[in-house]
Amino acid sequence: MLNKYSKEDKALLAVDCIVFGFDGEDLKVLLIKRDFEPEKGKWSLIGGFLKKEEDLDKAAIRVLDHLTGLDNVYMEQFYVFSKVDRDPEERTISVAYYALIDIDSHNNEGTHLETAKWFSLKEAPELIFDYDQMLDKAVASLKRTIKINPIGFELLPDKFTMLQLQNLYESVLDEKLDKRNFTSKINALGILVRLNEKDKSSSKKGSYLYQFDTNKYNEKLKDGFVFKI
Amino acid sequence: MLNKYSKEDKALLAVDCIVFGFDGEDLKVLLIKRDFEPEKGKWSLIGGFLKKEEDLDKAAIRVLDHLTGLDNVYMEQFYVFSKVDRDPEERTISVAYYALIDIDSHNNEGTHLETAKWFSLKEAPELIFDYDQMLDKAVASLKRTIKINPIGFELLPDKFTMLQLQNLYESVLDEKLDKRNFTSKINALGILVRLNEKDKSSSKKGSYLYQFDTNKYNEKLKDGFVFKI
DNA sequence: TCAAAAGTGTTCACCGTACACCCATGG
DNA sequence: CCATGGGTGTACGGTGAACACTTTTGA
Repeated sequence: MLNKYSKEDKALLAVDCIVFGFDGEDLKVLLIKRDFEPEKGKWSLIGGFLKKEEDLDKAAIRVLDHLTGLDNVYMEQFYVFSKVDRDPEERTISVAYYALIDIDSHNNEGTHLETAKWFSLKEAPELIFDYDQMLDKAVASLKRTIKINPIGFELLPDKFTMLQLQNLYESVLDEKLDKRNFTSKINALGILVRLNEKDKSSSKKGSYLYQFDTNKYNEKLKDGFVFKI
Repeated sequence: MLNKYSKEDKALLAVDCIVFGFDGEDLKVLLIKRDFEPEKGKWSLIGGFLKKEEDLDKAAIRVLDHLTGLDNVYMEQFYVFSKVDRDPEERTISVAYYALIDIDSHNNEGTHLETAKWFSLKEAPELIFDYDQMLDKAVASLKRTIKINPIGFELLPDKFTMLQLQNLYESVLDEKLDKRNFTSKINALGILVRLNEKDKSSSKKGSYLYQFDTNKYNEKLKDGFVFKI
């Protein structure tokens, strides 16, 4: 097809997803053994190519679903990687997304998870292409964002304990936090509801379960509320 | 050329630059009358296509230089726009950058500036494609970033007065700030040097000129310093 | 009854904010 | 000498950080 732009160079567009997960203890990343050339058999991020009839957000969702069976996941674009030779096969520009999921709640899905595996951030293997760099950048981006947006709740089950929430923040930020200060800070935000339900799995006393209250949060946003941890 | 990826769809990649400028008074954006089809003659952002042999950062620099003559400019990628029909002519994915420049210092360059024009943000005309949306998103991104990174200095001449700096922040954030608080906050950062030079252009007493001290700033960064206004 | 985790308050230092007067100078 | 913009300090409330003991209950 000839048109006004016909003399311009075209390129392949990839979407690559850094899938972060949390199991109540550690922050992990989902990697996959690549099953096609080049670099077949090596550890890789979850990636695929943009198709004609979809935008990037849709492509990211499709690719993740296709490679892992994961569905209904929070995803956000965070950077574009475009070094000329980043993919040795052909010029490919990659739009990187990170995804956040609660590992335990998604255990049942993930029918394709034989090829994918969760790695603790510190134990992740070396990745192909510029994926190590992408991973670093995604972690940095997550650290920054989780302090000013309530995206952390995407990494937790619907109901969670204060300790789980604190563990999550400690994992992402990679620092210890004080329990009392953390609790009161979170409570002061006024965007969680404490249920009349306890999780007794980890203590005799049991710990209260909390839920993120989307409505309250949106109400507060309208009044100029700024989420900040 | 056939290769492993040969069945994948390709797309055009555009870079579009939102060029912000400051003249000591107002925050402005540089727009251009488009001189090619489609939409020839209408107001547009500064944009062009990515070439085979360059990465996106280089393309952004080239496009800006080519269309405006502006050189040596701070630029940062901030979002990718990929709606399927965002360019009616052909599927085009646009990586958007914003650029920051001090209008007065660059007055001499800009040999091509007959077709480009500075608009105050509030008086900018309607733009083609999804460029209005891009502009909005760039402004939001700038507001967020200028509070936590010293990018504001890119919009000022090498030497500037405290009042110019304050005007800049007021323009970007679109709110009034208190002179005494602003000055002491800035001074407390310890990343400016006050010169033994005064700018007498706007008063009899004259006001001190300041310079951003990159070395001091980098030193402080190493010690975990966080820029915050 | 005791071990193990949950829940809860106070103090203090620092920071952000509100607020108004004197200074220097050219005309 | 005076009009104009430049420069400066203080008081107060609020927020973030450090810090430890009591409660619950299943085993």
